[in-house]
Amino acid sequence: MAKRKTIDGELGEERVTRRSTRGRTVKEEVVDEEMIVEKVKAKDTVKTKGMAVKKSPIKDEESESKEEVKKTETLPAKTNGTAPSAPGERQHWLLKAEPESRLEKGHDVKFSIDDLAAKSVPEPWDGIRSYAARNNLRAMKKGDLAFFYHSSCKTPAIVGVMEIVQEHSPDLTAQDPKAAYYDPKDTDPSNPRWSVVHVEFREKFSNPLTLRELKDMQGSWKEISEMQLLKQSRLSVTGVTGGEWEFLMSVIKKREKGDVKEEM
DNA sequence: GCCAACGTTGGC
DNA sequence: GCCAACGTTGGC
Repeated sequence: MAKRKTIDGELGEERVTRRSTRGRTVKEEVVDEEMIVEKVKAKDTVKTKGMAVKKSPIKDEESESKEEVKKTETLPAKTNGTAPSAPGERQHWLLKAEPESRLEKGHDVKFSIDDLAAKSVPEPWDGIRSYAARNNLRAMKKGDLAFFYHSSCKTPAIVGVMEIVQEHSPDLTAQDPKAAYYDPKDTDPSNPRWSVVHVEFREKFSNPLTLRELKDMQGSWKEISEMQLLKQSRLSVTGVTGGEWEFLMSVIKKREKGDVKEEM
């Protein structure tokens, strides 16, 4: 995911960006893992951005380290679906990004499914600044699948699928004062507060499943009556249970086929 | 630890 | 632009 519009810009480097909660992404340099590792260790800068759920400035660090760690920090966001936990099984998620341009500290955080599809290297999903969302990022395993959801736009909808190709690593964009989602509280080098996971595009649906449709189906289909997305509308990174994933994919595929909309 | 005020997200 | 949901802050 990533990024925004950078698509044209620099190519050589590739920058990546990501998204975040609400928005989406920003760009940054592309980094590969090695770079990431290095950055993580050494420096601090990344410049990119991310947004995401931002949260607020949290309390101070100490608190963060302590209490926060306890409570918020550790639990995967609520209940929902996080993923199946059976060993070896893939977990499923839903990540939101904003497909329409919006400036955050001077950076356009736009990041759509098409932006992700255009990437040639794993995209860091950065900018997440909500503990519940970040905890979900940290619970992701390589190989997990996630719905790409367009938010804060004309037609909020699940528009495609991506795969988690690299588990969490520090989101150093939080430490870059110029980044869209800079977090002044994230100052302890030994304990980066925010995380990213790297994702790769897998598919774009010809017929997106809109939020409106999801809500309409929610009442009559028990399979999705408890979806975290629908119960915690502000969370930008939510869990999707195996049953929810299977149900939604079947609905999506069915409509793709003949484009029959089954309105459930 | 409770809770009111306040800020943000995100759909509409 | 409005507003509901929800998280954080900070007084007590």
